[in-house]
Amino acid sequence: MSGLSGAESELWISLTMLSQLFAPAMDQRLRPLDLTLFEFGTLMALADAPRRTLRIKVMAERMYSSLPRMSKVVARLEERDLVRRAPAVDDARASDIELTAAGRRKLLSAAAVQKAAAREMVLSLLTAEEVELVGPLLARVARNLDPAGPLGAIGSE
Amino acid sequence: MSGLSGAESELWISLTMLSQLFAPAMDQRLRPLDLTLFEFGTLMALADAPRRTLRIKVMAERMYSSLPRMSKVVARLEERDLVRRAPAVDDARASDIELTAAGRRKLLSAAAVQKAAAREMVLSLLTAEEVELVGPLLARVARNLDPAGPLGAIGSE
DNA sequence: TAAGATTGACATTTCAATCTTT
DNA sequence: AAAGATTGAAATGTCAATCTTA
Repeated sequence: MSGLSGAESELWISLTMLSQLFAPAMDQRLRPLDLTLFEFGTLMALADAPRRTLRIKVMAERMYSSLPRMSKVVARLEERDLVRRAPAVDDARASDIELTAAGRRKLLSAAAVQKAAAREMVLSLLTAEEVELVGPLLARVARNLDPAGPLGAIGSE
Repeated sequence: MSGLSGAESELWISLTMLSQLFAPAMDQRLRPLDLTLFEFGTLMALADAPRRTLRIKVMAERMYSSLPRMSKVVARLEERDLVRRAPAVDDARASDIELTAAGRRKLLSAAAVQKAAAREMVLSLLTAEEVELVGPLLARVARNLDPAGPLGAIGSE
């Protein structure tokens, strides 16, 4: 690439490849569960929430997704009884999304798939030292790409 | 996450974030050029090819894409005169896709955008040493996810 | 008028045919 | 029959309204 050193372009190209390959690879592994990586992440966000309940807007932020997209994903998940919609008590405009029991069961299976995938796709390729090294560096890059990360952490505007 | 160490889950989560954030971030930067990251990669693949010409199937492999997807992307690029289709000389089933002069000009602008993006999104966050460190490690992971990588490199079957 | 959320129109991706040539 | 490529139907994502409540 023009103007980038060998290691620089190697890093950039790897990130580009990862951006194309990672999600499809996970989608494929989750396919037997009839779940996409995005849906899985959505269910996880709910599971981590206080009463396993979250506002759509918050879910969208956690998943770096648009509101319309999250709204439609939630609609599909609700049809499959993995989540449940309920009108919010304090704000009649908002609805609270809650993870159902079926959703929790689905999440359990998916978490097992994810754990195996993490080993096979990534962790088995690196030594413990390399993981310690690359983890924080990649986290720094990811935070920088997070719309709420580098600016949102500061707060204003 | 269950069963992963701190650095392990940090790495995994970062990869998940990257898989959601990287392409959209690049798409946004390329938007003034009316080009997606995928289209940009497609044009680059052609530019790197011997006579700036490639078979659709090869283009699909280079971009880790399905054949139907690449076929439709090429159709759109052709409408915009960025590439040109020509029947292959040796095989009447295949058509050769060639980068046009307009495509080369577009690619030049896009390359400048990419270079700036690489700095701002990634490289400016890391020291030269860190880049030397993380580049090869990430390349290893990316190759492992490449359908043609870990198996294709061996060759047979 | 703003905010939370949904809906509709349109573009893109995927998967399963389909068509032509080998 | 198999390979290169395209096409059509169905699913999903995006963007611009729209609707209701604050």
